[in-house]
This record gives sequence, structure tokens and C-alpha cells, in this order.
Amino acid sequence: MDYQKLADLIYPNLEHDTQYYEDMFPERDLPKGAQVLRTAPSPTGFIHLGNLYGALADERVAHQSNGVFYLRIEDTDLKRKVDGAVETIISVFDYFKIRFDEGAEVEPMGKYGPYYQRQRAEIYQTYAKKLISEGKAYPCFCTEEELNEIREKQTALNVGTGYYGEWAIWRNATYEQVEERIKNGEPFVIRMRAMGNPEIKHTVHDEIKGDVVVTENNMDAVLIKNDGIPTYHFAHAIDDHLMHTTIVLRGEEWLGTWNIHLELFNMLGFKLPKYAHTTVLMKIDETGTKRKLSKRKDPELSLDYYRQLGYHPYAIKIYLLTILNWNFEEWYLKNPDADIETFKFSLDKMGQSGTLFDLEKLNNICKTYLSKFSLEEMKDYLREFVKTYHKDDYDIYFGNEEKLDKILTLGMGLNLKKRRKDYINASQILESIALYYDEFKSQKDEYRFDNELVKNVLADFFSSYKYADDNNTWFEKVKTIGEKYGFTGDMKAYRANPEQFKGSVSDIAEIIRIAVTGQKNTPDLWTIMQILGEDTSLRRINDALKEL
RNA sequence: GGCCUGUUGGUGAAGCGGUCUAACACAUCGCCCUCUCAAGGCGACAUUCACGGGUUCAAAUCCCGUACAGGCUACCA
Repeated sequence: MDYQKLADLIYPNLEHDTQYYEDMFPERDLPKGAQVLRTAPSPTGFIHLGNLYGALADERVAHQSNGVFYLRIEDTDLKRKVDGAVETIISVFDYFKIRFDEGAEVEPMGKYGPYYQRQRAEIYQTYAKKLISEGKAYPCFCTEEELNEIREKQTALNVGTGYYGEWAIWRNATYEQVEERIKNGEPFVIRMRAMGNPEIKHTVHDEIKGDVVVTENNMDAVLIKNDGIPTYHFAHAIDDHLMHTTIVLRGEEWLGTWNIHLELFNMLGFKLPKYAHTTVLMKIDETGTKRKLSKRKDPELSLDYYRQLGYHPYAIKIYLLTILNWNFEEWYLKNPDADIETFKFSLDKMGQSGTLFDLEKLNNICKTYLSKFSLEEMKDYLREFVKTYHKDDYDIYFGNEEKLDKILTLGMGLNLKKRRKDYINASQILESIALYYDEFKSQKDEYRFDNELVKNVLADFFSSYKYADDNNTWFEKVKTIGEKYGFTGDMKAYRANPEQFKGSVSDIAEIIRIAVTGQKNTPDLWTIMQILGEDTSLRRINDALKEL
């Protein structure tokens, strides 16, 4: 068989040969040790934590080595493509301050583009043609029905399914057979002529997993689909070669088809990059089973979800880093003020088994992170969030900045020796400061005592309250009221023999607290009343009295 | 079904043949502090590393089976 003739029959009109592209995309001129990584999402309109998890690892390895980090859009599957998805991808990465050196929609774009795979169709076809001319690939005219038939037969015979060996009916077709179909204008795909023997296994080094057993490939995998667009396998080989990726970092779901990629690189005569297969982020679902994050089942893991709740992007990065590299957490504990970019990230410090997404831990990290904010930083952060998601309430919060300053100072514990750690994310902060604003009705906690007592306590408090009282005087008055009704002001005595008293000042404080704020738990009550002002404080107590 | 990967506490996870009655962090619980909450301080929390065999003077660590989990087995990535 004259393979060159076959190649010309399949692709008669390609403008260039592979050498043209090899020359067009020469080796990158980079310092020694520099690594080139990419993140290559599909534009499905949905980005979740898992995508960011991988991208952050890519970014760190690339930039830490003074290398290049680029964005490639894998839009080869038209069925899954969603309009506006690329914009979403870009905006999410931008929000998390993940910087690309080149790639789709990046300015300047870079010299190794285009970075949209659909725009590279001719490049892939050129390499496919070369493989055909060398007898390493061939056209296949099987229809979906025929493929299904083959699979059914294989299942019935209890042999492995797939297009391989004697099942690969177009593998040894004659030139005439192909020519006839082409003349009829029948659609076809290009398949690789696999030469591997699945009985033979090799150990291949993975930068994360260590030595992995790989079985030789005998599947004649599709390289170019019938619409002229490559499959992931082929696009990966061509792109990562021409764009000179040095480390292919991707999810471990690719471990199963690694053998195909290895054979492809070999067939094409490409230098093999390093590979790093990361573990998959998992979650525990309602039934208590651990499973991979799925975009269909876990919309709450969309990055947009966290953005809308106002999670701070930097805190999310800290969380991701702690699950990405096991030694990060300890480092961060020792260097709480260091920029996380100064942490030495390494692939061999990555976990090997599926990592469970842990919201508690994320929240804890957020609390710690936000507790380091200055008042100004906190306000900038909130301002940005309110502008974006609560535009209508902007004036309520920022119309009276003096009040907001006081609230935040108290809430953050800015005047305390130890900062408070109450704040997790922007929307939660807004919720927790709602009690200062009459505009927002907050849920009222229940009093734990009978109405008679509550009424008396509130009435006494109302008549004795003086705005000018300092914290101590204020508290003494609360104690006095309590003692009148059998509630001790001596906390130590109360704890020692609680049965001897009706209750303690803390119970009295709780009643007043609920009347003023609607909540049982708040920061220091006296300060809250100072912030609210005399009129508002007294009015709220009065309202509470009326409601009884 | 076949192939690959993994399995240390509620969670993330260190550990790479003896120093492991298993680091560290989150969560949880107790005490202290305290007008509540939070924070903070102190303390508790795997005699045991999925299970069963084996190698060894010695195993969470090496070997073999089994179980379980995840992935791949598409003209999806």
C-alpha cells in the first residue's frame, strides 16, 4: 500500500507540512529549569473548585521556576460548548488573581497560538496526514451503528470491547476501498494504528504518583473526528508539543488513557514531557459515600457560588494550597504574614488519594485570614462586595461610615488584645451586622424566662439606663437589677452552687441583649448600645416591652 | 467483565523496616477566663494504621491474596 498516496487522497488541500509548524513554534528561550505548564479547561460554562485546584498547582510550578503558564481552551467538543463560557473562565481566574503569561484572551496573546483548539484544526490535520503517510494512522468509515454492533459481539464473546486488532475492520483496508468511500463523500475519522501489546507492561514515572504501571496500548483510538476536529488525545500530543509544555499536569482520570498518549508521542517522534497526575477532589454526599465532585450534582461547588457568598479569593487559595501541598499548612503557620507566593510548592508534596473537600476547614482559614485585616482593608473588601451583590443597600452601609467603622471595629475586635474571628465571608458579615440597622429585620431569639420577669427586667433597665454611663457603671446597674429578682452578680458563686440562685447576671444580660439586638449572642452589649445611640437603644427596648 | 490507582482518627494528613502506645492542622469534648458569643490558655481525643496471610530479631512501613473506593475502557474531556 502506498501510504503517501492515501494521505494525499484524504487531505489533498493542506497548505503546509509539519516542518512548517515545527519552524513556526521553535523551542522556547527560557532560563534553565524553567517549566512550562498550562491549564486547559473546556468551555462548558462551569468552573468548580477542582479546576482552580489544578490551575493553582500549574501556576505555582510555572511561576516558581520562572517559566510560563498559559491558558488553552479545549473546545473540541461542540456538544458541550456553552456560549460565554470562556468569559466565565477568564473572569473566575481573574477574580482569584491567577495570572496567565499567554493564551486565549490574554494580552499579549503569545507566540504559540492560536490557543483555541478549534482554530488549530489545520495543524492537527497536517500531523494526521503525516502519520497516514507513514502508515501509522488510517481512515475509518465505521458508523455509530457498526461500532455498536462490534461492541455487542465483543460483549457476547466476553472479550475486551473497543476498536483493535481484528475488530478494527478498516485497519487493513485497500486504497481502492477508501477511495470509493471518499468519492461517495462519506464521513470518516482518522484512527491511530496501535502497535502495542497489552500483555506488556511498563513502569512510567509520574511526578506525583511515582512509578505507575502502564499497559501497552492496542486500541486504534480516534485521532480526528468526522468533523475534522481532533479528540483530546491527539490535541494533547500536538499542542503540548508545539507549545512546548514541559510538565503535563492533569487529573488522574487520564491515567487510564496515558498509554495512548505515550504511544502517540512516540509515533510522532515528539520529546515526551513530564507528567503529573493530580488526585481528584471528592465530597461526601447525603448517603455518606465519597465521590468525585460533579458539576451536575454539586452546583454548590461552583466557584461562582463562593464568589456570590463573598468568600475572599485569597483565603480560598490558602485553603487550596493546604490541600495541594501537605507541608503548606505548617509553613503558613510559621509564616502567617508571608505572601503565599513565597511558599516553595512542589509536586512531590501532593497527596495521592482522593481529597475530601472540607467546608469547616475553609471557613476556619477564612476566619483567621480576615482577622488580620485592618479596618480599611475590611471596608474595601465589603464595599466591593456590596457594590456587586447588594447595590441597593449600598447607602445603608456606606452612607454612614462612622457607624460602620465602629461596628467593624467592635466586630473585628480591633481594640482587643486578641482579634475576634467571627467573620467568614462577606455575606455572613453583612448578616451579622444587620442587627445594627433598623432597615434589616433580624430573627428574634426566644427569651428563656417568663414574660412577667422579662417585662420587669426591661422596665427597670429602661428607666435606669444612661447613655453616658461607662462600661462598669452600666454593668453594675445590670447586676443590681438582677439581684432584685434573685439573680446573683457573683459568677463564681453561681457556678459553684447554681441551685442556690434563680440565675446569674448573664441571664439578665441575655434578656436585655435579646431585646436590643434580637440575638442571644453578640459582641459586647454595652458597646453595641453605644454604637446604636441612646434613642435607638431605648426605642428598641420599648418596642420589646410592647411585644410582650 | 478487563485495565489502572488508592485505602492511616469525624476530616485533611505526616510517616518510606526499629526512635510510632503514629507529627501537625481542622472539627469535637472538658476545664479556665467571662454579661452572652467568639477569641485565647490548658487538657482529652488512633495501643493502632481496610482485612487475612507471609518475610524479618523487628512492619503502618516489604511481599502475596481478599475486600472496599475511585478512575479509564466514547467520533467527552
